[in-house]
Amino acid sequence: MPLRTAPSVKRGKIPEATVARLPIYYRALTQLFERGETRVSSEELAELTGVTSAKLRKDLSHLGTYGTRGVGYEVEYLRFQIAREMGLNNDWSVVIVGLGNLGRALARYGGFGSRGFQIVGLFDHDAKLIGSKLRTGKSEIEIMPATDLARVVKQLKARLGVIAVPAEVAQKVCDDLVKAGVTSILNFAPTHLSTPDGVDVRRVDLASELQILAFHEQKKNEEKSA
Amino acid sequence: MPLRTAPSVKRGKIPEATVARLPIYYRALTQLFERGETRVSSEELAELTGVTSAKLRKDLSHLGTYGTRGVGYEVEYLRFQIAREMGLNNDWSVVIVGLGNLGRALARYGGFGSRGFQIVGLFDHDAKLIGSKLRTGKSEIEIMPATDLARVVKQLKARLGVIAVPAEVAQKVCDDLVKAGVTSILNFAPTHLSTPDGVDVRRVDLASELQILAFHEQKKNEEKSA
DNA sequence: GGGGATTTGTGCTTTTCTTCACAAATCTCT
DNA sequence: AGAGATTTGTGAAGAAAAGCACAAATCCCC
Repeated sequence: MPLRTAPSVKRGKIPEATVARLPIYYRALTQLFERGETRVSSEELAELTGVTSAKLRKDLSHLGTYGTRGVGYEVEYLRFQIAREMGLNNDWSVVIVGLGNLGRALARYGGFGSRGFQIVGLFDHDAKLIGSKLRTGKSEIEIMPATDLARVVKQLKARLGVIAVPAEVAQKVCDDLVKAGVTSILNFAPTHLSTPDGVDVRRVDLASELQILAFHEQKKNEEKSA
Repeated sequence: MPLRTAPSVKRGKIPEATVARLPIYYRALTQLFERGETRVSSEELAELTGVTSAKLRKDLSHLGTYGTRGVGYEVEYLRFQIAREMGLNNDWSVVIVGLGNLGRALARYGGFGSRGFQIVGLFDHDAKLIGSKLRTGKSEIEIMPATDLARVVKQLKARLGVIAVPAEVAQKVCDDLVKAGVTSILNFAPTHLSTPDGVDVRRVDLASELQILAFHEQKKNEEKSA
């Protein structure tokens, strides 16, 4: 019976590129766990997530030394450590503003949070939508008027907001969210949001993604005809 | 009357980081253009898009020298050059596979293509959806059975595919798309897709984005209590 | 218990991206 | 036409990320 040496938890700053990959590793580990796997090597996990094994190992080394040389990583243990590092053991309250096509899809997208994230508020300013209910994961939530946003968000103490409104009103909504105490924003509106220090914004831009693909696609064609 | 010296078109490889920002500049320029602005400085455009002016200038310098020292950039001209560089003057046919909540939202999201992108095919394997029509931008398209995917995509010569199916079947759909001739894929399924060389995949992962925000949110709290 | 096979963790190198800071080009005003 | 004010374009420096390659740790089998 080998004595497991206490794994050292690194306390340095984790590189942003690594942070962006942790959710991917987490998901793959979850899958392995559900499949009953108990161990995985960096090579296998890398294959599964589409990175190189060296990069994977370096990423994980920023969290601590959770592997065993000559053996690999324990799936459940590593998964837990990543979850802890990412704050997935906490419960996060999320509000969504804007319930057009995209907003509704997001609200209903059960796997949104996998776990840890709970949608606690839905806002729109369209009178036709206000009052209607949406099933989000377990519970049903009523769409509230955008004018109640400040009050309700403050009361619910939500810190995460999702913006799914047209670009023209996104900055206004953003300002309202920030004023109400939201400090992390996921922005689906195709526009840049300016926020005070301490507020993070991540943008998901569907049209941009397609345009980037088109750019590379064009390059492929040029090569071919060259 | 100043003689405009013929602007040099650079023909080096454009850094990936720059490519990812071009759509953002493009959108801001479009906005300026519609607002009637004819000129913009790197400082203004940077402010509008949330980058630094030096980065913006260096990005643009990879395309060619389209600005005028002491003056700035001509909005319409620069916008056109970016569009050309990104292949937005071409017409791109796009197919969407999977018309659940998210897929439908994407199909209906008019601004998906701004311009240049046209959705030409919708596929699902759910019998309840097949045959129903969706309004996508200008036209209405009928949802076709996934079994027709290969045949139809080949016929339409679509090179861009959007995957909005559950993770479990995403790889299968991806393989089908590739077999049918698609060489660029936008993947909304929370899983890694492996593809042969020459096929680009970009992943948009809603849950990951939230998790990344949560990570930083947690760090903010740790700081506060430290 | 020792030799050979694995597989991690990491120092070092290379590449990519960002930031700085300033010369070169242009405009305006007199 | 020249002086002063802008603003671009870009070398050079700095920072971040990726890739390499191997020593260190562990396991397995005889």
